[in-house]
Amino acid sequence: MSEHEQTAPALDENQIMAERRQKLKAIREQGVAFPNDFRRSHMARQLHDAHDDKEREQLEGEQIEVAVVGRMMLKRVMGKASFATLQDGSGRIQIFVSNDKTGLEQHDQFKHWDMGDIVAARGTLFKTKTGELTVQANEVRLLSKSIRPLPEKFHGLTDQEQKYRQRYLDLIMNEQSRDVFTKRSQIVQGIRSYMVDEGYLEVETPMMHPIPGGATAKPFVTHHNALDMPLYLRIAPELYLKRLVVGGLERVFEINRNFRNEGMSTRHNPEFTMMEFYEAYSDYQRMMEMTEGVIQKLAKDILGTLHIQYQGKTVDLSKFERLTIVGAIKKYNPHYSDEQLHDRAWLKEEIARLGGKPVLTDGIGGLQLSLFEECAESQLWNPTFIVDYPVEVSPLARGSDKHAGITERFELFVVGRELANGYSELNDPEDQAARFLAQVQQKDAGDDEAMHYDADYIRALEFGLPPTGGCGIGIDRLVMLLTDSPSIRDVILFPQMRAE
RNA sequence: GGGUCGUUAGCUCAGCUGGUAGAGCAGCGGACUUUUAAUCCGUUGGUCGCAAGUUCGAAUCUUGCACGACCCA
Repeated sequence: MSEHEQTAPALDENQIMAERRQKLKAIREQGVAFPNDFRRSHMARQLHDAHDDKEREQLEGEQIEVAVVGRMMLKRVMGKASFATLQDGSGRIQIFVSNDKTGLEQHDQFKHWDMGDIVAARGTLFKTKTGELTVQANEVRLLSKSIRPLPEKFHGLTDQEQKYRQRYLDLIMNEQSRDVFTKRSQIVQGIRSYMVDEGYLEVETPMMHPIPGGATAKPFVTHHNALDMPLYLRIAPELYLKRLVVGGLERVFEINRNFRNEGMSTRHNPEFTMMEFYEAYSDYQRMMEMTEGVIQKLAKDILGTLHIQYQGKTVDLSKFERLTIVGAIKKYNPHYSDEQLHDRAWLKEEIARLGGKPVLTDGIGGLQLSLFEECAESQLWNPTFIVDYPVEVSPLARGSDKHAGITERFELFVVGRELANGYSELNDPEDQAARFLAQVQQKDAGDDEAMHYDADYIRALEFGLPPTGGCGIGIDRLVMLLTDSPSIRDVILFPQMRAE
């Protein structure tokens, strides 16, 4: 506990809770209220998989003894016998409790147990008249008394805020929610195995940075007492991962949290998960191939198809289109002429007309990018790599050998959202130093998202960074895409919320 | 930051042109030995988000605030 002692929470007791506390008190007086000596023999899913297709008579002949546990989600008491539905980590199984088998006393106790209680049952499998696999209990036990009532059994938990704030309730009540987070785990596992198969090494770099870097974003600041210095929660791991490539770890990746002190929306959470990966002796073309490859592998392995559904529309992951910024603008806005798209004054006017942010950079490429964001980005539904990013918004990317002012950089867009960002890395230490200085000038001019000058990173580059390709993939947004979730909060177990 | 909608019992929701609070589920008591959101009878439970205003009287009308959802920036 901190030195600021937490005040006792306001008592939000109600009649139901008072009654349940009374029941718990009675249980305590009878013995161990929260026993931990019951061991299950099977999960619900195992039993269904093994016995659902058996006939009643067959099951009766086999006399299969099982021990099951779970949270009581439904209860139907009929005098001398009762049914209840237990939910465990794999699914649900029905139990049948009767005076005949458990005796009058246990059944009477059972009748007073509540929805949400954690219950154990030991008995024989049978099938009811309607063919539902059920455990006929010889013994039932209460393992954990639930004090707070669960949401209403039919409608469940529908309040979005409560789903986010009390995720455990969402997980108890909503199978779809359990499914999303199961898939999230599978996605992360799938990415790991893909990267390892490609010869990448998983690493962990600092979450607390003395100089925030690797992206243009506002950081969270904290303070280290012993060192008496400010530290920044990282906005990106990029500069550390490239230090590792300097060190000879030629293929590295990291899946971890980034923190950005910015607004929140259905696409932004202050902390979010990114995978970044770097490969020496490769370039942005290879990074696009890797990005395409890993996303396709995940869709095939986890969803079984490359034609997935997102918010009622199909997304075709079988081919990833490639367009330049200008090419994308013209594809969705054929009425713009080449002259207009290379006219600074016209571009500024058009961006303002479309309601874009005031443009900070004055370069033609930066203006084109702003126009792209206003008039094309949201229309990129099927996966599209946008290439040819201007150097002034890409301070860490290698310049193109062919076109001045353009970098070897791409961003991937799917369902109108940015999903990945990669480039051939800038490995010229003098060029990088100059770019940092330009960023510092922008920062001095009032752009608080501009980068700092990172002298240690320049020192690392001066030892020689091999030609390298690098890429970051937003894991939360990828999970949104693959689980058909409309909000980033639906794929983060505990999304950031205003204090209650 | 702007707009729209919302906040009523533990949960899901009604509540009209202002007249002092309702249902279903959950709970409690009773009936019921194959139920499936079990059913049937009875019953407890409310600072109507918070504050101010209008009014004889506000869940209802007005204003402000808080929180949330969605859309926009």
